Amino acid sequence: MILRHSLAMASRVGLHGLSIGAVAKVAGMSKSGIFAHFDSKEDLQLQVLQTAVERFIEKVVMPALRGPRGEPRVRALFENWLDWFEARSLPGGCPFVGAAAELDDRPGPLRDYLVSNQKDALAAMITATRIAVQEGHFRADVDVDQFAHDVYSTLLAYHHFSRLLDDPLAADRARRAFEGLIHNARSTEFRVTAAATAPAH
Amino acid sequence: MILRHSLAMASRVGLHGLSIGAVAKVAGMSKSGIFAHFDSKEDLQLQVLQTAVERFIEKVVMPALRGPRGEPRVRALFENWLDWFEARSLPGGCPFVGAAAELDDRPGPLRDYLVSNQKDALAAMITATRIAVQEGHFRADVDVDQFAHDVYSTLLAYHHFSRLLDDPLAADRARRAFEGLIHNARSTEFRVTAAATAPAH
DNA sequence: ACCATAAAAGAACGGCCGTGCTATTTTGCG
DNA sequence: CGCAAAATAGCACGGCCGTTCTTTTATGGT
Repeated sequence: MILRHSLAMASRVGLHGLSIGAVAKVAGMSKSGIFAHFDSKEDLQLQVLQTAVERFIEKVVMPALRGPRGEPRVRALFENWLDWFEARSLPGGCPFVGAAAELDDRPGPLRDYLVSNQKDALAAMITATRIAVQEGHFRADVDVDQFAHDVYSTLLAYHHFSRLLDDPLAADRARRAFEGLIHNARSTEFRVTAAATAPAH
Repeated sequence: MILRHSLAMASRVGLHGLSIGAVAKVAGMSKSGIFAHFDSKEDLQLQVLQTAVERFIEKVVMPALRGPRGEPRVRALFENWLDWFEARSLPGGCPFVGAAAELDDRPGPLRDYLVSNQKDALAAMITATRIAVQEGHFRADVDVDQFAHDVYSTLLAYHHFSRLLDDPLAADRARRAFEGLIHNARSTEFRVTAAATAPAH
């Protein structure tokens, strides 16, 4: 329960904006009652990050792995990720995006954990992409690392355009960019015919 | 001088992490000496943002506008923007990226100013893209808004991969993604021949 | 019902925060 | 120089911070 409240708060004010007193208030407990469950504030922050990772795996990765392999799984990862950004339990946006900006120049266990988690998430996208190549959904010469990079880039942009700029077209833009990437990765005959007719989507 | 130090600090610890005492320390002044120049901390934060905008225009936008129109200007904007992310005066990364994560759910003048600045920056990219279409460098049916969105997305990803993940390939990845976008936007004959031979870049 | 154990609360600490206030120092103009 | 004005410093205030300590309350097994 404490971690649930803390995660929601961290999503709004960031990991460094988390304060034990504020967590105590929303949890309906005393400051000491909260603190007794953690060795330090950094420990609380780390457990909050771990909680976020568990939820990300549960909401984004696992459902995609339960679906069909190949391009559908790549699509599922993308769509689940978009939904993740909108989760009502994360009113302040993706905690990883927030933490990335806070931690990218502060070495320590928090940053180390976040980096390893981000690499795992990217690895999941890369693996799904590689499978799509093996299944023949994507061309054999697709650079799977680059593809995952480009998809991730689109996700980051969606978070930015949707949350900061309140752009109502953010989802459309993200999906159009994604469809463009999928299009370029598809097998050659698809690519040429599409190139001769209309832009992606 | 105060704003110079404050901007460098904000780049590291964020706008909310800025503290007048810490600024005073690095500026070699007293807390009151600093505070006397600002109405409030929020005023300081706003002036820091304004300073960052001035610098961004000076380092990224103006040099690109002084160069040739069309695709070269789009390229210049992109490259200058990449360089901006590495500026030694911004040791903690782009202040706008950091501020975006902090402010995306905190209404107020700070957020308003950041949003308007981000829209201006995007508008600059859109305008440069539109000119590239007019000059015949890009196809006439290129969606300039989408193109600018995709370029911005690549820039955000570069910031993320380079600063958080320390990926030595971040610059390569960003440029490959950018070249892919340019490639897709080029006139039709280029597009088809390239599609028949090899992937972008 | 008892009691060991765990959970929560309460109070206190030094520290830094933003912000006013009053003094002191520095600056630039005549 | 002399002097007004601006810049900086010093100090104090209430407030929240993370953390430690002690005390109270709740829990669960026999």
